[in-house]
Amino acid sequence: MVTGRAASPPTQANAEDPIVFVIDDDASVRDALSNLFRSVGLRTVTFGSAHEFLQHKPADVPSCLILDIRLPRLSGLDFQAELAKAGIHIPIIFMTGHGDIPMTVRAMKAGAVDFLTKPFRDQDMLDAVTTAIDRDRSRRDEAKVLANLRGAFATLTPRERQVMTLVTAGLMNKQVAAEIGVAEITVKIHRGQIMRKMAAKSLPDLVRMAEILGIGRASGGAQT
Amino acid sequence: MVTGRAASPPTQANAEDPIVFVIDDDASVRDALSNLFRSVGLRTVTFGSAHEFLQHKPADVPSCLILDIRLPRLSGLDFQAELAKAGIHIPIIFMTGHGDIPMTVRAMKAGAVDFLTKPFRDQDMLDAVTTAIDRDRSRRDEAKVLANLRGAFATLTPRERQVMTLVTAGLMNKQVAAEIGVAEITVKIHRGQIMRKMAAKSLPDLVRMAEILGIGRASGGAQT
DNA sequence: GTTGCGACTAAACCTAAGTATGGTCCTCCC
DNA sequence: GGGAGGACCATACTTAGGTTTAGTCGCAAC
Repeated sequence: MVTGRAASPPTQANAEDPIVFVIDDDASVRDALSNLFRSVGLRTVTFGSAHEFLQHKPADVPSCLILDIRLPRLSGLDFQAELAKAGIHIPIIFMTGHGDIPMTVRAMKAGAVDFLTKPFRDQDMLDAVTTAIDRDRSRRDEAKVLANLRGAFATLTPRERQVMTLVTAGLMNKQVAAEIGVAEITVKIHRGQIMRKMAAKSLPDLVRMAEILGIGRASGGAQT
Repeated sequence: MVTGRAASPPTQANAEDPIVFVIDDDASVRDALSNLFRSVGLRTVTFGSAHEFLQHKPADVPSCLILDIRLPRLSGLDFQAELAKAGIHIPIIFMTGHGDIPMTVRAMKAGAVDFLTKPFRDQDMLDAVTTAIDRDRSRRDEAKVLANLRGAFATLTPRERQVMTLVTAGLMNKQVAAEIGVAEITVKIHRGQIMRKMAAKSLPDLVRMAEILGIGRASGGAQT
């Protein structure tokens, strides 16, 4: 994508490049990881505590978080739960010097990408980061599509939403009309408006949008 | 759900009831788990080795597998990998007396439901089993729907499949006709045949089927 | 009070979808 | 060589989908 990249100085960060965040109270660990990631060209930002991380404005690029289980105030696991509750879904890689199996299980159940015991091989960490970044990239792509669809859906009037639900459920215009008690022509006009507002190029297109938006669940469809 | 259950003798198994499989080389562990599960009304079948389990014909009901990490010949983790490779997707709950974190991570990454360290509380095991059975039930339901759809799709002729792909992608009959080089009327006839064979009640219905079948990926749709 | 908008509708019109009926051509298989 | 089935097409017809134009009604904001 970026041409003439070889000429760029290594410190010049591209706004599209992924970022690795590291939280550890041990400065030597932070530096070691920072060097490791920079050596493979990854932007890295380190923090001494979970609190500092939260102060930092969330980056709008694929990223992941390296977390020590044992953090200054909050445990890494509790911090993971906090982030989830706050709707922050950054992939997490745990490190630990003295973790146990229940901790590991809890972290993995909560969606952690990996759980590395110190000392770990650099390559294991790099592999985990690659997986985590890929996962975040996919998640962000999906979130973006969903946000756009929700934005379009929000421009629909209540009636249009209702019509969209029934139309994508497979009802004919006349059936929709009977269902909501209006004339068929009215449904047609709503329907045209829906297609324009949702920027749907065809009915199948609209149906797929409805699926992504989770519209019309709890009514018969493609089951057997 | 089941009425008049109290009158049934505990040994009378309903063919729809879930089953818990236990593999452990220690007979006392097998008995203890068997008693635990039976005490809550769960059908339980135990095995002394992975080999014995494989001899047993797979049950066609929601089930899960309790596995000791340390098995006679094969390790529990390797057995998990074997099952996955063989396409057997039964949810697994691991038990261990002397496991470590890398084992735990590997098991969880491979989809294990839980990883319990001995001694564990009965309630933890029961909770894990409940989760596992629920997971298997969902998976089986989805697999059943998918199998039915695939079965219907298999009855389509190559031409019909092609038309279905293009129609569910949102092309009009005349566009499909131009695309494959036939008359519009021919497309209409194929289309009618498709609706009958797939038992689709409407175009949105067919579109959802196509989605589940993964048809027509790699062409523009509901993106922004 | 009038402007804007959502919801509704009619009439007229056009295109798309779907269903017979009837038929050709080809290929594979018994 | 006769039958089955897939693919194809024409004619004729019906129903469904969709747009344009034009207009009513009610309500909330300015």
